[in-house]
Amino acid sequence: MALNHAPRGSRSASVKDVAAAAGVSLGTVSNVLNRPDRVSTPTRERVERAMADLGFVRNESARQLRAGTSRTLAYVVLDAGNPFFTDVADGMDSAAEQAGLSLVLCNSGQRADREAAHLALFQQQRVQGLLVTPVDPESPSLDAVRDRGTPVVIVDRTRTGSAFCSVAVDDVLGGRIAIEHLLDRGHTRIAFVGGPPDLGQVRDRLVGSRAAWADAGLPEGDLTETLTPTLDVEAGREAGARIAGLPKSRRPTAAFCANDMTALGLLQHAIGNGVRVPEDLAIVGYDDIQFAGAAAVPLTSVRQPRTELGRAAAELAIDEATNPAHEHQQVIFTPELVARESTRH
Amino acid sequence: MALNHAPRGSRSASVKDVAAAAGVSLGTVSNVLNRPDRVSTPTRERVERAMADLGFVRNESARQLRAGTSRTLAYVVLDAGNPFFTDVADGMDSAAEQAGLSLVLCNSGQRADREAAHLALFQQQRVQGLLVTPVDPESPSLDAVRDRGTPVVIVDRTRTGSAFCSVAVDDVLGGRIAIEHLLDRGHTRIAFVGGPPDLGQVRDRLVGSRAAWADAGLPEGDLTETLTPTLDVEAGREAGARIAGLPKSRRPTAAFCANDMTALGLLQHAIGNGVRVPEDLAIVGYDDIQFAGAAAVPLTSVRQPRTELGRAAAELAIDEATNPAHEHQQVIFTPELVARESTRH
DNA sequence: GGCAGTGATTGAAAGGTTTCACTCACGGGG
DNA sequence: CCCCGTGAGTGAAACCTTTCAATCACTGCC
Repeated sequence: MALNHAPRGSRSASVKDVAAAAGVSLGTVSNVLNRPDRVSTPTRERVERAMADLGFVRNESARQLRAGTSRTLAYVVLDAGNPFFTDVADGMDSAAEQAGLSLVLCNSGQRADREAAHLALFQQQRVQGLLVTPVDPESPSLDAVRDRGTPVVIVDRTRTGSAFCSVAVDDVLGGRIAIEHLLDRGHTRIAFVGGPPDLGQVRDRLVGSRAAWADAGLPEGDLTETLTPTLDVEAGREAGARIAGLPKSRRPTAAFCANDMTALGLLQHAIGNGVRVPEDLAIVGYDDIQFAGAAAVPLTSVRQPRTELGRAAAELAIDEATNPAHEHQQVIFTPELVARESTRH
Repeated sequence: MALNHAPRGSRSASVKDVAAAAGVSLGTVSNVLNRPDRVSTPTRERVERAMADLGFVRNESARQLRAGTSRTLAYVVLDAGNPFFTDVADGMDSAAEQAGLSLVLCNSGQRADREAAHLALFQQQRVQGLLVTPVDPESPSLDAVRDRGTPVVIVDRTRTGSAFCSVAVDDVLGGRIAIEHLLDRGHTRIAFVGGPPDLGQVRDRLVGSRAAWADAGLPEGDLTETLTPTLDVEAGREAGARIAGLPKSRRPTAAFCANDMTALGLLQHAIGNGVRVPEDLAIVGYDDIQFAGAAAVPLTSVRQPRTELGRAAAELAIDEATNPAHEHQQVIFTPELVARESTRH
C-alpha cells in the first residue's frame, strides 16, 4: 500500500505517474479514464489501483484544454436570497444532471459590476452555457458574451428582439388572473400594491390587472395603485398603513401585491392592527414562495412554474451549445393561481 | 474596425492570434495580460486594441494549467433553499472578492451522492479552497479530498478531531439563551420543539436548554420535548396541534423551536386556532431568518452570525491555501437572542 | 501454415497560456 | 570612446491531458 496522502507542496500525481506506476503507457491511462471498455480487465484494474495508491485526481483544466469541451453550466443569479431563484436553480440542476453536466451558481446580488465579473469568469472558463437573470436584460454586455461564442439564455426576463433564448412567465396574464380571482370573490374596490412601476415585472402585472378590470366593466378609479419603492416586507407594511388610513368609503376590500414579500408585509400590518384577513381585507400575492403557504393566514398567490422555468432554460442552453441547427426561442410559461385562506370568504 | 463576432464553430482567438495581429511576440501579449507595467504604453495599447478587435477571451483552462493556480473558491451548500445558507454564502463572497477570488456555489440538496459529485468536480478543477456544509461531517470522503491536497473547511458543522478547519456556532449556548429568555419572561412550563433528535444541531440546542433548565432549579418534567421528524413548517403545525391537545394544567406556556421554519408552523397553527401569541403561547425560534421578523407576530429568535460565519470560513480556506504555516482552527461563534413580539408579554 | 481480422496498447502531437533566461538597443558615466 | 545598466521585447519550454494513427500479438479460418 503506497502512500495516498499528498503532502502540502508536493505536485499531485499526473497520468504520467500513474502510467509509470502501473507499467503502461500514458495513452492507456487516458483510455481507462475515458473509454474503459477499450482496455482489458487486468490492465484496467492495475491502472485503477495505481490511481488509488497515488491519489490521482484528473486535472480538469488540462482535460478541458485538450478536449475543448467543458462539463459545466453556469447560472448567474440575480438574488440568491430570494427563494424563487433557488427553485429555478433546482430545475436547472436536474436538467444539467440529466445531460451529465454540473451546474454552478454565482450571485450577482443585483449589482451590475458583480454580474459582469461573473460573466467574464465563466466565459473564460468556457462553460457550455451561461444562464443569467440579468440586472438589466438590455445590457450590451450580454451581447458581448454571446458574440464571443458562449450560449447565453436569459432567465425570468425578456429582451426585445430575438437574439437570445429566453425563458419567462407571462406576467400580464398573471396580473389578470389575480384580479379575476378577486372579482370572482365579489370585490369591487381593489388596490394594486407594488413598485417601482418601471420594473418590468411590476409593469406587466399592473397591465394585466387593468385589462381584467376593464373587461369587467368596472369604474376605472376603483382599481387603485399603492406604489412602493421596492418589493420587500417593509414596503408591504408601509402600504398597509396607507391603505388603513383611507376613509372607509374609499378603502379597498382586497389587495393584489406584486410579490409575496410585499403581501407578507401587508398581512403582518393587518394582523397587527386588528384588520381581519380575508374578511376586512383579502390579499393576493405573487410568486407563491414557500412562506406564502406558511403565513399566519395562508396567502393566495400567483404561482410561476419555477422548476420548469429553470429546466427549460438549461435545456435551451444545452441545445444551443450542442445542436448546430439550434434556433433561439423565447419560451413563455403560464402562471397559475393558488387559492388559500387569504381570499377565502 | 475588424469583426468581433465569433461565428459558431470558429475557433476563438488565442494569444497567438492577438500577437500576430498586433505584430508582437506571444510573450508580450501575456505580459499585457499579467504585468502591464512591463510593457511600453504604445505597444500595450496596440495589443489591447487587437484583443478587442478579435474578441479575445483568455482561456482560463490554459492559464490555470500553466500557472498552476486557480482563482476560485467553491462552496457546496447543503440546502440552497434555506435562506440561512444564502447569508453564509454572502459572507464568503465578500471575503473572496477581497482576496481577488470568485466564489462559485453548488447545491447538494442534502443528497450525499450529489455532494460527492460536486466535491469531485471542484477537486478536479483545482479550486483554491473547498467550503462545505456536509450531509455527514464525519464522512471519510472529506478526508479523501483534503488528503489529495485541496483545503477543505467545514461550515456550520463540527467534526471530531482537528484534521479540518471548521466554523460553527455554539448551539449549546444558543439553546441555553433561548430558555433563559423564556425563564426571564416568567415561564415555568416550556416545550422544546424539534427533531430528529440525532441531528447534531437539534441535540446541542436541547442540551443547552436542559442545562439552563437545571441551573434554574425547575422540576425536570416541566421542560417537555415535542419531537418532530423534520425541521419544516409542516412539523411545526403538527407540533402545534399536539401541544394544543394537552390538558390545560400540563400545557406549556411557551415553546422553543429548534429552527424558525418550525416556529413559523407553530405560529400558524396558533393563529389559525385562536391561540394568542404571546399571551397564551410564547414562541422562540432559531436562526432568525428574514421571515422571522416578517411573521404575523414577529418571532423572537436566536440569531447566528451568518455573514461572519461565511466570511471566517472563506478566510480560513484562503489561509490554508496560501499560508505555508497554516494551522487548522475550529472557530466557534456566539449566537445572540433577538427579542420580538412573540415573547413580549 | 499463412492470412485476414480483431482487440489491446503505444507514442507523439496538439491544445493555449505562462514563465524565464535571453537578446537588443539605447543612454549615461567614466 | 567604451562599457555597463536598464527597460522592452522575444522564443522556447513546460503544464497535463486527449486523440489518433500506427503497431503488436493473437485467434480462427481456409
